[in-house]
Amino acid sequence: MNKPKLYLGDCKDVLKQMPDNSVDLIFTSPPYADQRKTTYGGITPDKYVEWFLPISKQLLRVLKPEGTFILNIKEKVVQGERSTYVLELIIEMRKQGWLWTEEFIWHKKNCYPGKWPNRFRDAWERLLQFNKNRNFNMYQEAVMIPMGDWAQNRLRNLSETDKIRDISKTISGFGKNISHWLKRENAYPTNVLHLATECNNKKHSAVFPECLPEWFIKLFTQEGDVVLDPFMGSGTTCIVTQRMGRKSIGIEILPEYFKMVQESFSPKYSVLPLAWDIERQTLQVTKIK
Amino acid sequence: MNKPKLYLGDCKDVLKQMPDNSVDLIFTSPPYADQRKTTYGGITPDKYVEWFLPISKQLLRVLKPEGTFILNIKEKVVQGERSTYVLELIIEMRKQGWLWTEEFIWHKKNCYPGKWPNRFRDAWERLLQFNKNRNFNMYQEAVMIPMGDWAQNRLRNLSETDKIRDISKTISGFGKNISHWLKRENAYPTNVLHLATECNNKKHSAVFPECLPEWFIKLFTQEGDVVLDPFMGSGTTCIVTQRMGRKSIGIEILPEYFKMVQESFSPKYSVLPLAWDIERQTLQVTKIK
DNA sequence: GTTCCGCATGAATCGATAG
DNA sequence: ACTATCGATTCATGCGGAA
Repeated sequence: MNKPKLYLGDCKDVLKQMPDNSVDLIFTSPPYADQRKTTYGGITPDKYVEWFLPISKQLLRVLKPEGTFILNIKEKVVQGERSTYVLELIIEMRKQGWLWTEEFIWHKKNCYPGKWPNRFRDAWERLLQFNKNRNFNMYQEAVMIPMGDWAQNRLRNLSETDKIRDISKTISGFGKNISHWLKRENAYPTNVLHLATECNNKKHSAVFPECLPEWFIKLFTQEGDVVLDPFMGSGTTCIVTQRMGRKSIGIEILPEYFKMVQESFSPKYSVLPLAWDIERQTLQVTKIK
Repeated sequence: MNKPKLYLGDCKDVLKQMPDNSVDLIFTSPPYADQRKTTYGGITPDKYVEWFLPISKQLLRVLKPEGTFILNIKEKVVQGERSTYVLELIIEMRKQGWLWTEEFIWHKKNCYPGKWPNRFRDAWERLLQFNKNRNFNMYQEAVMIPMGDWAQNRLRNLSETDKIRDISKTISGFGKNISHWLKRENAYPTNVLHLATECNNKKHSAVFPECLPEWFIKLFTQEGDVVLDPFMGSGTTCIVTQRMGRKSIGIEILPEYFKMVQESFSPKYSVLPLAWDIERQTLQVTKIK
């Protein structure tokens, strides 16, 4: 089994050590802009683009021509307004040479609760797709889920869902015929992903669920390809990458996080054998059949 | 019953005839770039911002200080890339004085079918919320939805008689858990809207379903308030507005669309002749002076 | 083994309070 | 005045213990 390459340091510096055109997929969720100036590593919204551009320049260099860069990000509210630094970042990255190919939406089914007089809960994040070339590797069939478990579960619940339709209509005015779109739901994915913030493992709280990098790794890489996460954090991307038989490179600036990820990959902790996952996948395939 | 005010002409010009601070909600879906080429001089993506800014300037003027502007838009793919004109528009509108308060996502559950080698189906559109003021009118209770937990897991087990029985249990001191969820039947929605592209519309295939303007009209206006659609098109916003007891103003540049909307209102509302509108515009110009 | 219930827990946001 | 900190608000989800 491959071992992940883990680097401790500022990714802006570490990336410079990496060769050109060597990475198939970059999947990362950088620290979002923060208002608190005293926080370690906190980047204020007005400095965000300036801070990120040198990094994205290196990412552009190390990415293979057919590779893809997926950037998970969401601007926060500052004084009642959404910050525009993400919009500015997209525009500036294009000037750097990136192609802004697509914007996926991650619909967070269980977003953070709260109530405010002028705002609803924020239930989505951006997954910005950047490429070097118009022709990039994309393995669509890997994520085209056939009508199996998932769809059957939805249909099984249909009658129950239908029962509440009338009540929903009365209360909210949202009462359209739910069965209509449930029946028409097909298995081809769109650019909207519906995931709860936690999917499988509730070991330690990650920024995003494992399903999220898993989906993009399936879509944009094959076995043996190289996946880079320059903001490794708790290592979700690396762990998923390794489990999926891809080669993982992770960079993390905070020693606490770095050591944690390192230990999770050390022999005594790697209780999660690859065979288990393969067996599980096989079982799932059998189920669908 | 109120009559909708329908204007035939370029909204950039027509809007100039309207008084300041007179509209509670602007809800519109302007022609996207590269569409309706013969209209508005054929807007290409690189000219889009330049074209829209004079219009948004007028919209800023006619909107009440506590009003809201909802802009339904989505950038098209041009040569394999998402165009950036929407991003640039947001940034430029802020310079005009607009506050970019929020970005809602319209998740199109039954989006246009198709398959491409390097792209999935586009299943979402932006609903950009702009305001003049940090304090704007918002009637959140009008759009509350049944709580997921309550609707999907609890209610199905209870018939109406069961509910009553359990309530009496509560009163007598037993079923504490029941009273718990009865109090929490409704939840506030998020900034992700799940609507099919067709809801109730029978005849004309509109750009958006009636549910879409309906939701925002409920959220940002009360009965008797004024709703403006400067790009009326087939008139979905106007029709919904009138039905909901709000006052509708619609502007359309294409005579075919204008007449179509006019006719849809004709037996019930006896649409005013164009001459009346022109005369009224003149009067309003005098007023502004 | 199921199913059900209670409970902790979030890439949140606002408004009030304190320095 | 301006900025950092804190409490209140809120709800989908997963986990653990109980029936």
